[in-house]
Amino acid sequence: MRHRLKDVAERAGVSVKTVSNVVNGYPHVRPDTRAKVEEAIAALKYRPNLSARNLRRGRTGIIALAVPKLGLPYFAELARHVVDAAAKHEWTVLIDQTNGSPEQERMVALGIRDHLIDGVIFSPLALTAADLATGSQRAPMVLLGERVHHGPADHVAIDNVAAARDMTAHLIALGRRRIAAIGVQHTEEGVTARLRLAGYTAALTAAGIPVDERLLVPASAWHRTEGAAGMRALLAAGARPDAVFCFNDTLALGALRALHEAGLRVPDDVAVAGFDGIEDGRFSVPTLTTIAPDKERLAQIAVDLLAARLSGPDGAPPQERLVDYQLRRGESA
Amino acid sequence: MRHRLKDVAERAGVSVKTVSNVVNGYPHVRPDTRAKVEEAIAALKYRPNLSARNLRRGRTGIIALAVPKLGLPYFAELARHVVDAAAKHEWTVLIDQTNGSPEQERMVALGIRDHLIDGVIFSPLALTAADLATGSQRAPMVLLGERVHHGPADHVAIDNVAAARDMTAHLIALGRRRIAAIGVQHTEEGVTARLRLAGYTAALTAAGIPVDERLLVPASAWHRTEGAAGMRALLAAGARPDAVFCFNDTLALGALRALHEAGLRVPDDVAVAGFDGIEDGRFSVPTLTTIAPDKERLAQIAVDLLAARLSGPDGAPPQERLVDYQLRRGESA
DNA sequence: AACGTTGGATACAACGTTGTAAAGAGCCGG
DNA sequence: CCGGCTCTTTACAACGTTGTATCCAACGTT
Repeated sequence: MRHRLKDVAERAGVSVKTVSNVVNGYPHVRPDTRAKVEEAIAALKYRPNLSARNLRRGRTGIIALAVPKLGLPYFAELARHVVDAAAKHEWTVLIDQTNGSPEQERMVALGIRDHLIDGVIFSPLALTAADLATGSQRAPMVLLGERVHHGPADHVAIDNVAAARDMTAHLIALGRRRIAAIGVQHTEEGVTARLRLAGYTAALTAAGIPVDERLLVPASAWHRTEGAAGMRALLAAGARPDAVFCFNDTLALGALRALHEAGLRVPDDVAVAGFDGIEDGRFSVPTLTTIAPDKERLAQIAVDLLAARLSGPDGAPPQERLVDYQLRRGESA
Repeated sequence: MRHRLKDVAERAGVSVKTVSNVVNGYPHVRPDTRAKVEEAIAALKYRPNLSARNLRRGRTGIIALAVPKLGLPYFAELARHVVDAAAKHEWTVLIDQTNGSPEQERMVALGIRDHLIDGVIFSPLALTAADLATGSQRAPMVLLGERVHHGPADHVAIDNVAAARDMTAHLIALGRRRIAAIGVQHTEEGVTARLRLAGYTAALTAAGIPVDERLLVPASAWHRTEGAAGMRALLAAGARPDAVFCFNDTLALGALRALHEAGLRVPDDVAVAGFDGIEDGRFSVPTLTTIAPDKERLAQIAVDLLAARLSGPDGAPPQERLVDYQLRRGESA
């Protein structure tokens, strides 16, 4: 049987509240009383009932992290950092997989698991600003990734346009001219893709290289399979790229695979660049050249913003923060 | 402001309990009453306070999944399956990273976050049977992975010895004779490593091949770096293996990397085999030959066992379940 | 017409905790 | 030795929900 404050109180011969005071570190407790209570707590192996505490306090100490898929290395790494950052605030992180489905994302935005979580850190794929606006009385939310225009929530991201521009410029500096892009999305939801495409285009234009439509390869889910398929399509169409900028590392790993199958050497025949800086890219053959955001700092800032919302006043205007990134050179470009 | 049952009740002109009945799908509610209540719920955007509900019901609807590291693809994939399986029971999964540290694992075993979770699915790395025995009044627990001898908890795993034997036999069938093993652990905690080594040894012995100590490479954390380092060590020592059985896929990916750097061809010069069946292995160059456990079923069974513990009587004897695996052939062996 | 039975709704108490207000104990200064 | 302090402890009432017991009305049966 589980013990309650009451059981501890009876054993120690004090009131329930005194035990509660000891548990919560209230200073004005006589040393001998405290000792008695602590002895009783230890003897009964008392652990507070968090449901009751949460109800009483109105806070749960749980924050949610909503990501599309944990199996994607980028999000797995991000999750790890968020958990670590949250631990500093003594928060527990509940991880939600949305699978990138608009329906599930909307549920997160509207505050699924209401009252169970104090706040949400949300990395949306398909969510639009309209979706966000509807959830009026939800828990505080911090968005990761691209800015959802005029969204009512705090927001942390890297400068996608600048990063994509940097990477494309790097490929140009290597002497490449027929630079393909894999991961293009023309849907309204593909904000990330649009930003990275914008950076890509900007770099080409700045170098006086025309954008060749045939070098733009769409991909919806940014999985390895799509990276491989996109690469094969490029080769089959005779587009003859001398470099490929993949909009994330997973696509790039797939592209590497397809190039290998086609008997092309990387980077000699085709240079490959990725985006996200996932661990896998350090061990692929060849290792990936990629944009590595400072994920640890990203997580840290997101958690801190949430903390500020939780302790601060209600009406504070949404904040926007940029996090540094690094162009990490591997062997692939 | 957030609304409570009371607010809904007042608006609908019924008692609090009636609203509660509607919310919980209690059948004996007149249709018109139900309609009134539902209108009020919608109008006020009422959401039940889960802390209060949990307190009252004595259950939280949250189960924990404790894994060493989410960044490791095997555990990320596992987590995804557990979340899906838990959703069928309308459970929320809280994921705990232990980082494989004995201290953190012990906390999980003892029931950290007591009263917040209804049960734990636990994939321990370093935990011993003694650690498990101490947590007497903790929430029900299901262990994933190797059997902790005489542990008092349910347990789901694949037959590691058989799987390792199969894989080694496969390498032998390919004509390999100098088969190295990367991932050997001699510590008390390395149960998994011991089982896989046992399978490896058994297959060699069955084929009349002596076990060569110099082909056994230790690795403690089974990361890519260790796989690469282990492979390099083998080559540097002049051990001249014609195949490597890595005790997990991550090690294998590292080994592939090291072989590539050494200018050796896979599988022509050295065949490489892994263990775990992670997604990455399908896209590496070359693709990995690996032991792929049925993770979905593993997760399903673990969740079901937990469900049985939660609804069943207290003293049921610990169950043990084996899950199928598949030797998935890639290009590497 | 009296009866038990069922459907539908309600009041009340309880889950275990903590904030509030207040009471008792001890002390100091006047 | 009284009044006003501080320190320590306490009783009580919440937090929002749901289980139990109960009540009333409508119904069918005898």
